Amino acid sequence: GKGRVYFSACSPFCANFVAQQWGLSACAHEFDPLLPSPAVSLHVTATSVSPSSRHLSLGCIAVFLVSKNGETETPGLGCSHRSLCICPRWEEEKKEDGVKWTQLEHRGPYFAPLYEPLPDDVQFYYNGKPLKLSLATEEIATFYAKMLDHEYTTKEIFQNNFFNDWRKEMTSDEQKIIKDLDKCDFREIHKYFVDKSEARKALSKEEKQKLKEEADKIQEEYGYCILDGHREKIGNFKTEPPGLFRGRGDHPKMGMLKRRIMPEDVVINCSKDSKIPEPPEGHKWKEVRFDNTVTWLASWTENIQNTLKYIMLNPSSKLKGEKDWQKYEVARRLKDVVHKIRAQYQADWKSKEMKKRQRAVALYFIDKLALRAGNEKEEGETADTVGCCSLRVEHIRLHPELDGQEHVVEFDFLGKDSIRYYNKVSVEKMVFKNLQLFMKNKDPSDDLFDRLNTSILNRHLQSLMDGLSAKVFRTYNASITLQEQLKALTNSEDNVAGKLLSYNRANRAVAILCNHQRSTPKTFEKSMQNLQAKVRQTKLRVPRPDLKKKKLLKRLEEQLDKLNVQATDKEENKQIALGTSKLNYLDPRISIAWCKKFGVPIEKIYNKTQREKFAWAIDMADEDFEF
DNA sequence: AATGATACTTAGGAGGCGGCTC
DNA sequence: GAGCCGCCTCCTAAGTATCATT
Repeated sequence: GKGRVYFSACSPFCANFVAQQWGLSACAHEFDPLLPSPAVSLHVTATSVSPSSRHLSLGCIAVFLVSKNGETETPGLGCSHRSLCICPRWEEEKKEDGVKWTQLEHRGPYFAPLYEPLPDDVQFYYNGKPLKLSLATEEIATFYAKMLDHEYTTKEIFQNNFFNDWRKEMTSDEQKIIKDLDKCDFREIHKYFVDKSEARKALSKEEKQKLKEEADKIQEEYGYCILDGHREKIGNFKTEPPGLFRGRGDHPKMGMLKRRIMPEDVVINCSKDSKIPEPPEGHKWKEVRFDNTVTWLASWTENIQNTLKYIMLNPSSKLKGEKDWQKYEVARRLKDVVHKIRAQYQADWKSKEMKKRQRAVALYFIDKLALRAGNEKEEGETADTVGCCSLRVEHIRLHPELDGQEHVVEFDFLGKDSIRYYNKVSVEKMVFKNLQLFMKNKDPSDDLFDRLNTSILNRHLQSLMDGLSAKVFRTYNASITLQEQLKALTNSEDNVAGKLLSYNRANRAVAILCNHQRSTPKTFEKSMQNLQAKVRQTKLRVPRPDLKKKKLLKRLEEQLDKLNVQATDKEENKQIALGTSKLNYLDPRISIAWCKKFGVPIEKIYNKTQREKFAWAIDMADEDFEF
């Protein structure tokens, strides 16, 4: 019969279009395009819409039906099927090369809250005596005070950098007094912040709810933009708050002051005819530009490394999704030529040119060991880390024979984020000989590949295949490994838990290849023991077979099985981080095809955020997908 | 070929939150 | 109902890659 349907669309344009498509009259209101469009009420016949129909799922809408008592069911919002969106206004006409959008409108970044001075009874002490600090000096003191129980503050470099920068911001009177960090006592300030965070945790449910609503409001208002007619989520819409720089590893700049970002530092990028974001009152933007060849909405230069930071879209956005898809398509093209490339670099191991030999050995490492390219870095500006092209002689050891294997190369170096790469690999004789040659008459601190850098390597790769660069090998090898491992490990007879263990193991093989490590979780030992205790308890409850309690027996056995699987998975995963490869290296279509083939719900392997990011793949892949 | 600037992807850790157990 | 635990989200640092300039 006739009924009433409410729906929300990502934008007014989409809402009106959907209404038109159905030949329905929509009662819409004036919209603010940056806010979610209010529910649109439509008068329809029940047969023309059903929340499960394909027609609806193709649109960039979500529907919720109104039941008889007026309550809504299955509420939803958003462009969940962006790749198939039917909104016509921006219907994906081909854009010129390098053009990323036609329309971009947003509110600009949300600025970090201003500094709130300490209450009068919370004091800083110098040399045992209370000392009232100027506002700017006090703010920086709180940055240090907050970190007091962190290991960082015990490091000399951290302390020196902090103290240097702090003194620069002091008044001249303060500079005369505060000359020695050891005489500074931040403990009272530290306690103030600890108490404050405790108080926050102890808030009532209602108070917490209120805080959440306030945060949600900010998210609604600043967290979205309109890109080519669609309301899209922004990734990082807040400016980074001021604080002390925390680099990873042995960073020479740790402890330096990261200054507050002001509107005057910010460049806004949007479309000319859009509503230009308003700077906060009394301020102005550094610049407003209309550059549709880039995807960022705002940018500023940070003061530690003097590099640019950007505000960009969330991975769920169409723009990012298509880029991600493209990345995997490039990796799939590598699949077609990788055999040829391998044959060539093996031949190049014997080249007369030193340069070629180095290139060929480096490429072999990148391919076989999934090493990163290894750009040059400015010395003394960052932690001393390396990738393939920047390896030094001191990072490898050659063993003609080791543990029964021939031609073993022992790698030991710090890679990205100062994560240690340690591996012993048996290599081809020619590789081994070449390495000996490259190391001849060199100091430990000399470059292993002194005739090679990433730009030479990438130029070569580009000539072998359009779009090929060093990182594509990581993507390719990660994805192909997942596909192979899934094939080898999955048993269609297994229950879902068993299949998931196989999936995790396949994922783990990739994470190990890519050296994605994590520090063992602090609670690992304890929670492992808990799990094992649970296993023992369950075992005790299994009845003797002769008691004929078949049902109970079966249930307990299943439970036990599940627990054992869980324990195995946990142990194997102790120091491995699966997330990074899952999010960045594994073609999601492989996983989705696997789910479909073996009847595993996609939610079991991808959480909500991941499903949003991989919406393009979920739409696209069927069970026959081959990487 | 070296250098510098820019834009974009990849990365692990901290902390919050929600669900489960006792 | 409290406390614990594990997952998820946020955060922002640290890479890669490419292009323009010298």
